[in-house]
Amino acid sequence: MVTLKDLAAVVGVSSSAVSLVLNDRHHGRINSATAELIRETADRLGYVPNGLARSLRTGRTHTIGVLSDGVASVPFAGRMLEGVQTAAWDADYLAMVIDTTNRSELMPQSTKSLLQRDIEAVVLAVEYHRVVELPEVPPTIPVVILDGFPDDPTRADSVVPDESGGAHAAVAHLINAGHRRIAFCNVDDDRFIASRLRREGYANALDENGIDSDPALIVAVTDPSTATAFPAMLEMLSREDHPTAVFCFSDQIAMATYQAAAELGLRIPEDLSVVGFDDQRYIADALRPALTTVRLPHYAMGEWAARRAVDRITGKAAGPRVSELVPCPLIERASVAPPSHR
Amino acid sequence: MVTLKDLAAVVGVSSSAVSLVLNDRHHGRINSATAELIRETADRLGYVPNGLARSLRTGRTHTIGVLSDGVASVPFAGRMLEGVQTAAWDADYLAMVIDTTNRSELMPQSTKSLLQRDIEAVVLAVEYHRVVELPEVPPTIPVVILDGFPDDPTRADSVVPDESGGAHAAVAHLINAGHRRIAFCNVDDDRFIASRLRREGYANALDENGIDSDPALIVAVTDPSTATAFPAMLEMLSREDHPTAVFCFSDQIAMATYQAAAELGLRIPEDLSVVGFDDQRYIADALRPALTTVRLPHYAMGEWAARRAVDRITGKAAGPRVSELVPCPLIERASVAPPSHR
DNA sequence: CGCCGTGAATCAAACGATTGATGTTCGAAG
DNA sequence: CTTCGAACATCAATCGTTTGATTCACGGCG
Repeated sequence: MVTLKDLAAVVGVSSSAVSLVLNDRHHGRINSATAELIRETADRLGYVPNGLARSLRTGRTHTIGVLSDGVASVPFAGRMLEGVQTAAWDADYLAMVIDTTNRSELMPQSTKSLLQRDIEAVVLAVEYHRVVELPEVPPTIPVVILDGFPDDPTRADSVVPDESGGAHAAVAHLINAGHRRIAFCNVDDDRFIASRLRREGYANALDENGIDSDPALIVAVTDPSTATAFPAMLEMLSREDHPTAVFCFSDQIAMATYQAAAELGLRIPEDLSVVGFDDQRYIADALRPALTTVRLPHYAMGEWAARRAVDRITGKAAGPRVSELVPCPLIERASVAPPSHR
Repeated sequence: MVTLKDLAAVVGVSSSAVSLVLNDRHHGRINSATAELIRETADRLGYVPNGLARSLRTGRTHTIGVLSDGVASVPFAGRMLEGVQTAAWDADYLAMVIDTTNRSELMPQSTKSLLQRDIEAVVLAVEYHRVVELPEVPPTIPVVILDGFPDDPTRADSVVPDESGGAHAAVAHLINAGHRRIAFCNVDDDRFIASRLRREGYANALDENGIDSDPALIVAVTDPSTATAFPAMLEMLSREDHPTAVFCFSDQIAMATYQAAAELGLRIPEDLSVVGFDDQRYIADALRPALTTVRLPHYAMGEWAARRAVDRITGKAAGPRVSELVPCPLIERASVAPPSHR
């Protein structure tokens, strides 16, 4: 590896000169002919500055640490990290991610590991919208929570999806299509903040349109998987007065709804309209008919988190911590139609 | 941040002493009482060594760089990175990943960015089994390709799934169940090495069991998505003498097969057995019946790559580059049954 | 008494960059 | 003939560790 000193020796100038030129801070200090020579030689020899040394000196690493707890294991989460990475990159930072899936006990060590590498901020990415404990970092380094809330909101920014708004849009869409009897298949687990919020959105949409909420149309399953939801949906759809539309907590539950409908000979969307939530690639548009659903804006949230982190670093964002709500757009595909006449 | 010097000042010894003690290299050099005092003070003050300075001095960063080209965007790829991360972590290394999804033109820059941070090896993770160009790194730093082949096999280790073996196992499983007319829905794109290899496995299994391969039972679609495969499968299954089983290039194609079967009133597995490939979570076990499929061992490959990288660093692995073949296990679920009597 | 070995601790030189302070030289202004 | 200010370049300290070389005191031994 060729160093600044080597380079200086070759050109026949001091290393200061080289440093100044290569950082473009030489104006009025180094002759522009010399400067040109230095630059030429630098890339002739393939000089790459040693980041360690530079960072040691300047105290800036241009790196933000990403702690991800189980994110890598959930399929769409990659999008979140992608968002973080590209936004960081565009701001001339590098995102360094450590994933502690299935080993949350390593979180403190991972944090230390990042700290040792002198990251300038940390983004804590969570696998689903919930409240999280803040990582142990010195108060000087900014923290932003991605897809979750900090237990102490005064110490970190955070970004979460607008679950309630998304649910509202979904249900309003069904109502606009003419539906009145709209079921909601929710998940019954208070770890999911989303569970409460989406229910809120559902209720509000009905309310605003003067539709009475019918408790019989709300079912809650223990987890958002297809297998768990199937029997529940089968039961609901086999009732005499089954709903004409169902709004599902997740795309996986929507898939279960498709299966139950098929089992009962109900056609989608003619006999039953379905809206999901998540917009999971490889499910939402693989189903037949393709699923109308609400997108969880993972990529956008990732971007926000990274941008926020660097804005805190640079001081461009100051003041009290905030919690950002990112909209969840409705993605219209083919699973919604007006209700058929009974 | 408290430094070594601060710490030394507090204890009243030289920084050398502190360094020696904290690195446990002080035996016979520093009094054990002093040593104890140093250790106590260190964690009383919450001393964390500065990794930059240390690395600068020692020349070791204990970091391996991971370049991932579009990996974050494919759903199961997280597993691959997870494997890399945990294996690296267990070997006391940290994996630093940069993803260049949709921006492969940034690859050289990303590489440089890693190099600047003094990574000790690079793992290049690829989104699907193919031949890749090696990243531009000095010959002293080891490279391993994850889920792909290097264009120059003398310069990098690599690890790929045993596609052919997996396909063989799938088809043999169907044959054992009693099937003779087994279709294969492949993908027709030579970018996919897997396409050729899985076909090989399919052919071999038939061959070994004395079954003549029937060209009419092989169909190739342009991409491995559900929507693309659906019409093809519909066509094949609506033929008079349709196959009793189908082996699919991907779980998504298997999903299309389910849809086509449903359309035609064929029950799975009674009327038609199906085996997929990939073992995509949220598809394979969400389908009804759950899909028997071949698992792409992403996690295991990731682990291998990381272990190999650190073995090259430490010199534990020497000699010529190798290409590792990781087995693809058959995951039996519920989509295979003996053929019904015609 | 001088020599030597050893335990305990420190010195000081790196590692590779950045940067404020400091020199030169030269020509022009006073 | 000073004095001054550009223009060009270098000096040397510094960031926080690590580590081979060195110092020093002390006790034992011949």
